Amino acid sequence: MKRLRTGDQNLVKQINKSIVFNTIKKKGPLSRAQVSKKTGLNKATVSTMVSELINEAFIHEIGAGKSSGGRKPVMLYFNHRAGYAVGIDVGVNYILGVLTDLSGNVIEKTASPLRNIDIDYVVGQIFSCIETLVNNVPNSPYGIVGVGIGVPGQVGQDDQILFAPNLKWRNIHLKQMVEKKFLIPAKIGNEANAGAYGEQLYGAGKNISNLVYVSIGIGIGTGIFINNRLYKGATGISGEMGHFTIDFNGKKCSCGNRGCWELYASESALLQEASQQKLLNENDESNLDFLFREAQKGNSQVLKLLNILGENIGFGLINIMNTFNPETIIIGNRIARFKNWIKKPIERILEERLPVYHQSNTDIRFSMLGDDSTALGAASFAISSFFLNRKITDRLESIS
Amino acid sequence: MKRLRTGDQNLVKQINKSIVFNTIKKKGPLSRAQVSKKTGLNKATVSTMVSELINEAFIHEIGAGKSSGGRKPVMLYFNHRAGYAVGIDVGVNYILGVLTDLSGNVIEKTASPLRNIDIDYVVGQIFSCIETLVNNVPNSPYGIVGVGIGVPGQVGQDDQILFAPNLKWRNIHLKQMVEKKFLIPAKIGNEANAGAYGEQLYGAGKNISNLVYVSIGIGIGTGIFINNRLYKGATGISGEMGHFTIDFNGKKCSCGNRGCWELYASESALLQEASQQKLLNENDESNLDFLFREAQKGNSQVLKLLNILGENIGFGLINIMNTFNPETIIIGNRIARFKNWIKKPIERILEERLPVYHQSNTDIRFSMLGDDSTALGAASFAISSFFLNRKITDRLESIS
DNA sequence: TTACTTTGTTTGTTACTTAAACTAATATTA
DNA sequence: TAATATTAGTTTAAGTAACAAACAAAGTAA
Repeated sequence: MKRLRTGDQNLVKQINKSIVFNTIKKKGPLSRAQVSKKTGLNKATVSTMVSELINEAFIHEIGAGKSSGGRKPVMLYFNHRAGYAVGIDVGVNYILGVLTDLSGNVIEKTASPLRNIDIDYVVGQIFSCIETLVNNVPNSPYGIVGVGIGVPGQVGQDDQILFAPNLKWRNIHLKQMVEKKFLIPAKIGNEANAGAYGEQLYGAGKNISNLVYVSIGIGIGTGIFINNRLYKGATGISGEMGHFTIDFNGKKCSCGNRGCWELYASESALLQEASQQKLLNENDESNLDFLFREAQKGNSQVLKLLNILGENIGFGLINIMNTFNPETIIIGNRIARFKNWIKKPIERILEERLPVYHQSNTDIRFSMLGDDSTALGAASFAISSFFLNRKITDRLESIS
Repeated sequence: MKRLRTGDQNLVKQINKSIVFNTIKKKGPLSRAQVSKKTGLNKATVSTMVSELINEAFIHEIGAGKSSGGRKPVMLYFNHRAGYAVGIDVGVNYILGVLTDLSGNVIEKTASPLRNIDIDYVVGQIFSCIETLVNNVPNSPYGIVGVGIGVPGQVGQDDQILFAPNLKWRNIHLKQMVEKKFLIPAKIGNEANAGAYGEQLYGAGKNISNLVYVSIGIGIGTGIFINNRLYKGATGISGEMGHFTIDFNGKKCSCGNRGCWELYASESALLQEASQQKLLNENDESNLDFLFREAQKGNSQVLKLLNILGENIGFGLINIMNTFNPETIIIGNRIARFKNWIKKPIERILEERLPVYHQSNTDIRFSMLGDDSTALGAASFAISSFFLNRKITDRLESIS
């Protein structure tokens, strides 16, 4: 049973230290006096916490600020080079790896194709990707604080990969493999959850408490932020909204259900339809690029397909809005490239079919981090976990 | 801007007092020593908190317990008669009111039909319902701690009724009306949210952190519990899962969308189909009772209808499971009476269409509180709010 | 009767925030 | 230029609450 956290002096200090740290991290540079005013904490308390944080290398004094009629303030700022993190996006036919500082700035990036989905081969590629990045890390107090990996599949609460349909993996303990090899803490997460995390921290969903990130690639995955927290469901496998039924008498899906949304609104759906209309060469890996170029040229047959795709995406978004009433929905992954052609039909469907759309204030946005959102999110899993272990987390809920 | 809660001694005390109180409330009767062991708090701390709680009349000493080889323990128990709450379920053609103690035990109950849905008339009926119940409250330290009201519509974050389609109400400030008239704190909530609250506290969802309550009546509403907290969405109108598209080319719904789940799986859907098959007398208010009796008699035409209804409910439940991966789904409101005939088809659809690993972990249950769940949940809104104001809430999240 | 247990209270210590007094360093004004 | 006001940050003393340890109270076991 989970040990209950009781209140004591230590907890108070943890809370206040976290408040000071995250205030400077998010709103810095700030002086001690400004932090005191912003947080409501006493100046003395702020001073104590700041000096500890400086000792721990998380905060830097970056010099004097402007006086406003008295002594000059000493400005404080988050030392985002106190450590670095590795984030890996494992796709079905590629691996994308990033090395970031603690603010999520990309320092180094590697991409390599995957020739097959054999577990040993892919793990080998992941290892060499991590190795490359780790070897390039600048000198810093904490070094590599962790590795985060986003995979296209269901990840259980113990970070075990339960099932990754497109990779044909089941029950893979990738976390342990990485930790054993590199002796660095590892985090494994679902690709869409990682993308949601990335967008919420650094991208189109910055500081939005309730959002749904819809990752449209070969299939459709979703990442759900509720009250500033990623919702993972009872056993860690929520957000399989690509498999919700939008036509209960529709086509059969490989998941066993019928009329799943992703059969109508994914990259696969687009390519399949294009193929049936003899628009594509079989077995060409760059089919999506081809459609993109054709769309840019104004190929009316392709534009028609994209229009239908947009409408089909819209049907699912209505369901998401009715279910979650989120502040923002972010559309990400490869399909986001087609923004210019799918945005209008999506909005048209919402206006036609969701009368409260205008009142609901829900914002439909497209990914800001593009192809990096999963890798960045994965890296930030590792960063968050590092701060959580150092007890200066942002997750201490405000208690009213 | 929301004022940030910083850590101080007072917060520590609040946390620990809440822990002591809620431990006794949920697991009592317990001695001071047992509470100390269960919570990890020092014996001295527990003693201090208990004596304050006794002074405030929330805890009682109920006598000596059994010795286990030493001094006899003094057993402590929640004084659930320290105050009372009123809960009201406003239906489309009825009002149900309950008077409960602080543990949700029903002390008094009133039900009356609604002859029309005119706002003034209904508010008048609500007032006289409250008055009846308030006049019957036993003597107690705190008296009536609050009134909770569940309504079939969307309720905003300030407790304003935004839209109740079946009552044809818009922007009603019922909370203020009640508070002005009775000088008692009032809480307004969506009917399905209240039902979810009731079942999670006292019924089929007791102590389950992640659950979805599906209220199937004239329409379908849902209440979502995530991490022991009711999820209300960004503007308070989440959980409109009745308007989830399960057939995007299907029948038009009054909401503007097409193929909404509630067009196939609600009481209305059942009655409409029965009516088309000439099974019912027009304009008979007790049509649902009639179908229930016919089902009991084994009328095969009715059983066929219920079979289809169950399947249609199943389609929507698949969506809920894919979206939320909850521990439990609870089916409530009037349709729950037909449990014996719809349970099998629901389960059959889930088995057919949902991969095994999902299904094995989510429990499909039926309401345990029956017709009272909304009224009881509404009452507990008021009770929770009372405890929140007294700072002995259960909502202080465990911080890892 | 004696030894041992268990319950619950009292006492002194510790760790934390805070207000207030203080030092430091600047701008304003006469 | 010197006096005054203002702002930044530190030090000091006071207060609060949890805790460990010692204690008192009330039982069982032998």
